[in-house]
Amino acid sequence: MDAVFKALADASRRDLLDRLHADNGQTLGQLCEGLPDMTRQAVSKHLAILEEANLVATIKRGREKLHYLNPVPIHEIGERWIGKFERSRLTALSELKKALEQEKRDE
Amino acid sequence: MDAVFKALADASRRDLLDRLHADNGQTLGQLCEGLPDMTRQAVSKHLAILEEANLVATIKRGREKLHYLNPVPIHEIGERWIGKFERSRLTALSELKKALEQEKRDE
DNA sequence: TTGACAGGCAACCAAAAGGTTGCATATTGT
DNA sequence: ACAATATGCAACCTTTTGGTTGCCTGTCAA
Repeated sequence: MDAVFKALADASRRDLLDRLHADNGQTLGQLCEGLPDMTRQAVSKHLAILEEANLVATIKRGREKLHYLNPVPIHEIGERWIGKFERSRLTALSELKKALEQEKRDE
Repeated sequence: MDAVFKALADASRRDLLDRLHADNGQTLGQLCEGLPDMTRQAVSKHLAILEEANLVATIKRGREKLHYLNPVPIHEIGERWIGKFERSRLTALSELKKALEQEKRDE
């Protein structure tokens, strides 16, 4: 879970996921074309991190490696982490508002 | 948005959010008690990062500073980022399965 | 008013992250 | 077979990150 959050912390990696979301099963070379300001090795490292976090699954087809998005860990973030805060979204806001008003009153 | 993902990348910071979720409006000192393996300044830095990312709002009350969880940015992650991948969760999995089977056939 | 308490600021440090270059390996098409 | 293609590996460098220590500021309470 920590690996997933860490993997999502980088904008380039989120971009790679977006790119795979738009067109799944791309090779390293194809993905590099979308990120012209980075060397192939840098992209490769990012993909390795995404793979490590289980956000990307790969298949070797001959000399190329196809990258597939695995949305399950992201889904789990939504389930286990966001849901919990979601539930208290409005509650927390109204509490915050109440606390702020309390502050005003105390001045 | 990038700041939110970066802020969520650290386990200690996620822990702080959990702690505020359990008991909102805590002071720096109170939050430090829950993280005995870290100095007050380290915790303070983490809280500053969370505040920068708008995940925590603070109110100064006398000499102490109360920290309130702001779940809105997390909710936005769910809306703008997870929703998109959520929609394709099963689809992507079945496509991955299909691709894997295709690989088998090509061997 | 003077300690004690809550927190802020700045310099510094080690480790991790992001990136590069250079070379090696495996596969494919001719 | 061989040149081109697709990727992997490793060393290295710079910046960011997470953390520390030391000191300063503001506030409360006796």
